[in-house]
Amino acid sequence: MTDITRPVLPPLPVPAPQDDALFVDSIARGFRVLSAFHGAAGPLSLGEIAARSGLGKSAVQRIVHTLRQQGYLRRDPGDRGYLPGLRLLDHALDYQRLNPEIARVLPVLMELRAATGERVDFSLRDDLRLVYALRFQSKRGFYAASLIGTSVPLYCTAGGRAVLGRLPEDEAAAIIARSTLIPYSGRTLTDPDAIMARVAEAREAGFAIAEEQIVAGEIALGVPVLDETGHPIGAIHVAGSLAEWDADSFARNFAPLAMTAAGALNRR
Amino acid sequence: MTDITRPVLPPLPVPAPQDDALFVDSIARGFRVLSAFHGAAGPLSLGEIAARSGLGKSAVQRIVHTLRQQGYLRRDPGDRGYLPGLRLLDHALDYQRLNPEIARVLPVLMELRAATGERVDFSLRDDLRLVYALRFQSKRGFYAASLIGTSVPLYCTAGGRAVLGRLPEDEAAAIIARSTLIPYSGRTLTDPDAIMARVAEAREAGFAIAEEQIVAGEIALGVPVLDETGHPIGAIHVAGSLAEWDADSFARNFAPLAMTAAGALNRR
DNA sequence: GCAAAAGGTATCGCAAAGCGATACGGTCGT
DNA sequence: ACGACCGTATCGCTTTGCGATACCTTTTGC
Repeated sequence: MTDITRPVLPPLPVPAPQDDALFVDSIARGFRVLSAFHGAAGPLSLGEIAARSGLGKSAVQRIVHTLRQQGYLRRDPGDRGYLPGLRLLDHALDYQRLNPEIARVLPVLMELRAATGERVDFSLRDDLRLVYALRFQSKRGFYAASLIGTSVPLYCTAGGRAVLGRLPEDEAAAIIARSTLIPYSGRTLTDPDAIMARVAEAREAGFAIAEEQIVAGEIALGVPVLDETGHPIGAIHVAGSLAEWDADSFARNFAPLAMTAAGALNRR
Repeated sequence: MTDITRPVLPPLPVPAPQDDALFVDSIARGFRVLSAFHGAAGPLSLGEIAARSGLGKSAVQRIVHTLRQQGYLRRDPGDRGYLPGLRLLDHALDYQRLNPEIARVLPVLMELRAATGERVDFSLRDDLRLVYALRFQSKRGFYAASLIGTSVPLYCTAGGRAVLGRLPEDEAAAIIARSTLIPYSGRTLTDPDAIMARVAEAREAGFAIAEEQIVAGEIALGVPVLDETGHPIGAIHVAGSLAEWDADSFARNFAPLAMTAAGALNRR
């Protein structure tokens, strides 16, 4: 049995909120400190935070002090270093509550969950990646992968390819070119042309299928979600297990449902 | 049908991350701006943010600028004011990933979910409130109330009373005294003595039951989760509908399961 | 349709706020 | 027992970010 307490995802090199170090607001520094935890595997000490954030030790010291007394950072119970604090969840909640896209998608996604019986989720595009904003587990949701905020690259996910398919071809190619193409699983496509071929398929079909592009044994179907102007803002996923489905039957069963769901969102 | 896109919870006056305005770090100011959204019902303009955060317009202007280019804030698509940004989810994920308590509770909670078939969740204590850190919907999870980061008061929730029961009596009384006792539903207890009586019951039984203390039609069972020293750090909830259960049968069915689950966590 | 109000953006100089450097005590690991 | 590292504290210098102010655009009210 695998350790479900740790994210099942491979060591996704978290697409770091890179700051164009141009603007050196002190507020940005605060978030630099918090962002130091993005790649982290455990608690970080002051020194580690300083190293990861590129800030001086004194600066980190003061910033950590503030963040701690505000509840955005806390000491590890075992007294080894620091950890992100509970208050961060308050802001995540505000994001979900107030986001109009999420409000629009939520009911549709719940219906889709009921209709498919599989795991469904909604993710929003952020440059080269998709960030999961809403997730509904299936009954047999083994995964700790129901965590909000997880992000995956556009180039090797069903939703990502669905999104790319709704962008001008040169733009899609540019995105793939800017992405670091990592073979997460043995079957991950890393050849730009091969990826673009899949994107083209997705554009025509209106949905994309990805088989174990990131996690072994997983199959996912993605459809794009558009804004009023027709630009893709994110994607809806239906995810299942290859132990139960093959690509054809998965698509036959769920593509119509998923596309109907997305369609309800996209017109208007 | 109710509008499930809006939180089903009553207008919970969000226990605001109050800052003792002593430390006036500029980093704290950044979070003051983000915290302005806690009570908000929609997008906020610069002026509104300034008013809610108690900062000057110029300060807000600059801070918003920074937050926006970092992705922690964005403009409303309809071009009305500002909204929390996607990057906030990255930090929420770090919190969940790295938190040792959550890692400890997760597998147990998933088992409990399977065993009960009802909605289960784990919440952590933050002063006067419990913040939901993990949630697993039931099949008939109508609610958008599966959102992480939602918080509820200690005094009127099953988990809260379970937590209070593991604190010294004077401490529990002090917490209730400091809480603003609001009758969210018609049946919410607001008399301190009555609440303390429930807390005492919870202490003896090892679990607490709360019937529609916040949301009408909901019944919840809470058991405390302790750290190594025996102090309560949070609670596990099992939540169901009064349409299907009465308090007695709910307790008979789920108290043993929930207490076993918590027990597995609490020893050691 | 016009006046008034509010929203967003920009500039600029002064004061305060935060960083760098440095030093100290405690704890871990070898 | 020693050295490395971690967290804490102090203290000037300088940088940074705030307040005041002004301008333009959009919305509100009549």
